[in-house]
Amino acid sequence: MRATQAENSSLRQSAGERAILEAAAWLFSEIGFDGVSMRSVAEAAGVSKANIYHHFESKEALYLAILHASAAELSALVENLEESSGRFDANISEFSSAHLQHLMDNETTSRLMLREAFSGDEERSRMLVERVVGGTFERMVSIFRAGQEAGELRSDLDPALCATLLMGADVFFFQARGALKHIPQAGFVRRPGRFSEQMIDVMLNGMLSKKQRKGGAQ
Amino acid sequence: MRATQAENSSLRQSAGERAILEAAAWLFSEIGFDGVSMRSVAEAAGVSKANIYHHFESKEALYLAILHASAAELSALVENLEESSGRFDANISEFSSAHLQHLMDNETTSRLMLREAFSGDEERSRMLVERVVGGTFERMVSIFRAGQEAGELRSDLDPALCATLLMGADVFFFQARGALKHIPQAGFVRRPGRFSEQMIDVMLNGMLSKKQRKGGAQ
DNA sequence: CAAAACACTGACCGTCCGGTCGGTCAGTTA
DNA sequence: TAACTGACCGACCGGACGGTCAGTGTTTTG
Repeated sequence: MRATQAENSSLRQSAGERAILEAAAWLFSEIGFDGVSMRSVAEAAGVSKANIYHHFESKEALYLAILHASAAELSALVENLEESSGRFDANISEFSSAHLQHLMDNETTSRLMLREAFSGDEERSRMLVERVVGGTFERMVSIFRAGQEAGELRSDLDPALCATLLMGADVFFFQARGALKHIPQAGFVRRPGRFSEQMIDVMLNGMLSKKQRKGGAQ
Repeated sequence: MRATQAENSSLRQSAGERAILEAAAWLFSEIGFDGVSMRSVAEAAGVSKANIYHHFESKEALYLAILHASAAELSALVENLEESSGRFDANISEFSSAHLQHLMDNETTSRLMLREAFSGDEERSRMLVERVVGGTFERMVSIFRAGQEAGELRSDLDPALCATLLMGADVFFFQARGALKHIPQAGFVRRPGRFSEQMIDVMLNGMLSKKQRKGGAQ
């Protein structure tokens, strides 16, 4: 009588459950955990409130189910970004632009994860980092470290710091673009590709060791 | 009988009102608008709930009062950062490290403003940007533009994009440091000064025109 | 020194919240 | 056909929410 299994994401789920998950994911990412009521989820999903409790034990459980699904989705998408065989700077460049593209293409998921990582409590952010972001970050760092050993990356820089700068720039652009578009001079917000291009140019130009620099114009 | 004036921040305010503002600022920055109840504010401030409504028309008005106070505080602090007369790169460097320092020193205010700017609705983020961040950002951009005209900044870069990168790196570090400290390799989170230093090094190294570069080690 | 103005409170209101309960109904299984 | 199961619903619960109000002291002021 009570919902027991749940979160068996791959197992068949009823149309109602799918509708609930979809509606809730959107609402949570848009308004946040506190701001979303189970009534609003039910209404948006076109089901009764009681039906949600048939599928999920609590509001918390529903949120967690969505979080786990999002995390799995995210890390699956990131899986494809490594194992590039090109030059160091080309790898970095490719990763970074794909990373931003991914953020933009999966707005709901990304927003949810960022909300959780930045404003959640200690335990949740730790779990999130260890389960999802951590792997990506470590791969990124090892790419940087390899580049450093090959003499392409400046030896005086912290590889983890470099990775943070690169991924952070994407993340900041993603979450700040709504606010930035109210600033007249910041016309670049409407062209993420152009931002990504110039950002990577600046970063690589600043990070690569002297002999490796292609050096932007001028 | 009804609260009317309010938000006359400089005029004398009762001990109760001050306690309310202080408690509410902390709670809002920590838990967010939805998560904070007027009862919790009253309890934290050591006053009755009704007393809050004596000083502020509504929860919304209380939030706005804190937001305005924070905004004023922020822009006052930023006011001192401009008008430097040194070299272009020294100005940028000084501004950026002071900016991060300011974020860290005013955690409550900063968190509140970021929350508002990033996850608030259209209208609020616009108001915030126009009233507070906009000015700082424009000053930053004009510094960059001047540097560009003087031939110190690469001419192929968008000045506003450069400003975004620099300020964004600080902001990202500020809000991500809680999550980053769960990543073993990211030991730099515990030394903001070191982060700031290397970040500015990379940025300037990537942004300055060739002849201007001092070039980090190696 | 009275009166107006202000700071403040406890009790209360209607509403919405997360969650529960008894029950219906369509679809399997035996 | 009878027993059972899972999807689903309307009505309801206690409690917390934002907000109100009549009233009590305290301070300022004409």
